[in-house]
Amino acid sequence: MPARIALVPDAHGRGGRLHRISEAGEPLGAPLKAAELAVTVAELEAAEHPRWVWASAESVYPPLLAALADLPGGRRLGRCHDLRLVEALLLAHEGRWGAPRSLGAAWARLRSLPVPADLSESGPAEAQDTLFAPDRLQLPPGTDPLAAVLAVHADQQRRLQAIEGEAQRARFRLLVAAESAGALAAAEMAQDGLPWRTEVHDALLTELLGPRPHIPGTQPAKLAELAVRLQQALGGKPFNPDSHTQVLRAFAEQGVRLTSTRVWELRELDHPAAELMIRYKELARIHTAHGWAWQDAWARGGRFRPEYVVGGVVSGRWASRGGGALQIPRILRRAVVADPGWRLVVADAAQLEPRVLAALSGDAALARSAAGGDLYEALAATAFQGDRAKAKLGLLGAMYGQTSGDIGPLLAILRQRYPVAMGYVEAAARTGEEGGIVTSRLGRSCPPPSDAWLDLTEGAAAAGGESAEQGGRSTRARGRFTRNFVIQASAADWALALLAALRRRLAELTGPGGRPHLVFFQHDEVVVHAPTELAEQVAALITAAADEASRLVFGDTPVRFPMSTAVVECYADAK
DNA sequence: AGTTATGGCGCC
DNA sequence: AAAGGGCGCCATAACT
Repeated sequence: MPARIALVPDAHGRGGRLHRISEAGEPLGAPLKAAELAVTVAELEAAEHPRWVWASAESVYPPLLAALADLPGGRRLGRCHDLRLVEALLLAHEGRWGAPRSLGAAWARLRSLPVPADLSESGPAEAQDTLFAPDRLQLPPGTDPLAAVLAVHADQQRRLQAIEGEAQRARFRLLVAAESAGALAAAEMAQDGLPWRTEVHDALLTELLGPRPHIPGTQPAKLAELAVRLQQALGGKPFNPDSHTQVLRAFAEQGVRLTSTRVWELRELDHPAAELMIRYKELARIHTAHGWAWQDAWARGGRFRPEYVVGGVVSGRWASRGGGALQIPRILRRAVVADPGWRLVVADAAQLEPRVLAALSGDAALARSAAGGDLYEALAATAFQGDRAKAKLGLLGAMYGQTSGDIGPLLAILRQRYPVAMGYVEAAARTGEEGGIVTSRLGRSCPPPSDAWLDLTEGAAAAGGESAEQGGRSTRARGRFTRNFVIQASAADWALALLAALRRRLAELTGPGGRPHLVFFQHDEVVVHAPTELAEQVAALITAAADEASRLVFGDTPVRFPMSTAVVECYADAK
C-alpha cells in the first residue's frame, strides 16, 4: 500500500510542511519541511506515488499545480484525500446534514470547540497567497494546521471503518476516492481551460445579434429591431419585452390571455407577435447569458475557464460557479475548437440513467434490454410493439415520477414487464414520502426533509381541505425527489468513477505533440483535448475507463455502459 | 441602495 | 409537445 502524505502549505511563501502517515492516519517518522513545496511534492510523487491528504484540493491544488507546471516534466498529482469533501460525505451518511465541513469545523468538533460556519463559496478564487492563509481553513487561531489535518484524517478513517457492512464500506471508500479524484480533475480542467475560439464566437454573435455595440449596455441592432417590431405587432405602445408583466399586459390589451410568457405557451398562440416574442427571447438569452460580456469575463486568451464545484449538487453531480460551464448552449459549441494539430475526443454515456436503473435494481429483464446498444429500442421490441418513443417516454416517466399526460398505460406495462426495476424506484419514492433517506449505489445520502416539509405534511391529511392538498403535494414532491435521487446520484457515482479512471489512464499517455488532458465534464459526458496522433488511443482509453467504472460501481452485472465517442476538431460536430 | 424572490430558459 | 428530477444565471419585481 503506497503511503499517504499529509500536506500543508505555508501561509505566505512557497514552502510547506508534510508528514507521512499510515492508511489509518498514524504519523510515520518525523514531519518534513519543504522550502520549495512544489519541488518536494514532485519528487515524492515520482518516488512514492502517495495519496496526498490535505484540507481541500480546491484551496491547495491550484497554486501547487501552477508551480508544478513550471518544473521540468510538469507532473500532476495522482491521488488525494480531500478532507472537506470527505467530511461532507461522512456527515451526510451520519445524518448530520448541513453541519459545516471545513477542516476547522471538523477539528472543532473533534475538540468540542465552537464550530465555525462554512465560508460562503461565492465569487471567483482569491489571490493565491490568501488561498493558503490559515484563516481560510477556518481553524481557531493558534492551531497548527498540520496537526489538524492529521487529526481530522485519522478521525475520518475511523468513521469510514465504522460503516456497517463490508461491501457498503468498500463502496463508500470508492466514493471517497472518486470524489477526491474529481477535485483534482476539476482543478486541472480549470487551469487548462476549454479551447475557445473568440473569433468564431464573435462571428456567431454578430450573425445572430448584429455587430457588437460600441457602448456597453446598449442593445445590439437585431435585438432592438425585434423589440420595435414586437411593439408594432402589439398595438404600438412602448413596453419592455424583458418584463413578464409588461409582456402579459401588452398581449392582454390585444385580447390575448396568457398565463405566462413561456415559449411553449407562446407557440400555441395564433398571433403575429408570438413568433417575434419567441425569437426575441431566444436572442436576448444568448446576448445576456453568453454574449460579449460573458466572453470578456470567461473566455479570454483562447480558453474558457469555468470553475467547477465538485459535489455541488446533492446528487453528487458537479455544479459550476460563474460562466455557466454546464449550460453552454448547443449553438455556441461551434466556438469550441481544438488547437492546430490537436483533436477533441468527445464521449458521452449513452442512456446512462436507465442503464443505472437496470444495474441498480438487478432487474434481469431490464438488464437484457440494457445489454446491447440502444436500450429504448430493445425495450420497445419486448414491451411496446417496437414503439421506441413510447418506451423512452414510459421509462423516463418512471424515473422522474411523472403522473400527468397519457403515461399511465405505459407505466402499467413497465410495472408488469419489469416489476423489479419499477419496484425499486417505487420503494425509493415511498421512503421519501415517509420522510426517509435514500442513498446512491456508492452510499451518498440524500438530504432529510426540511422542517417546513415536516410542518406541511404532519397531520395534513387529517386536517383536510387546503392544507391536506398542500401536504399531499409536498409529500409527492419528496417522493419524486428520492425516486430520482437513487438514479441520478448513482449515475453520478458511475460518472465520477469514469472520470477518475480516465484521468489515471490519460496520465500514462504522452506523445511528441504533448499530453492529452481532460477539458470538460458534464454529468455523463467528457471531452479530452488530445494531440491528433493520440486521439484514437484516447477514445480506446475512454471505453476502458467506462468498463472499469461499471465493474467498480456495479460489480458483476450484465448491463453494459457504452460510450458514444467522436474524434472531432469542433465540439459542435460531435453529435 | 442593496438583497431576495420570481419567471424563464440553457444544460444533463 | 410537455412533463416529471437536478442545477446556474439573467432581468425584473418586490422587498428591506
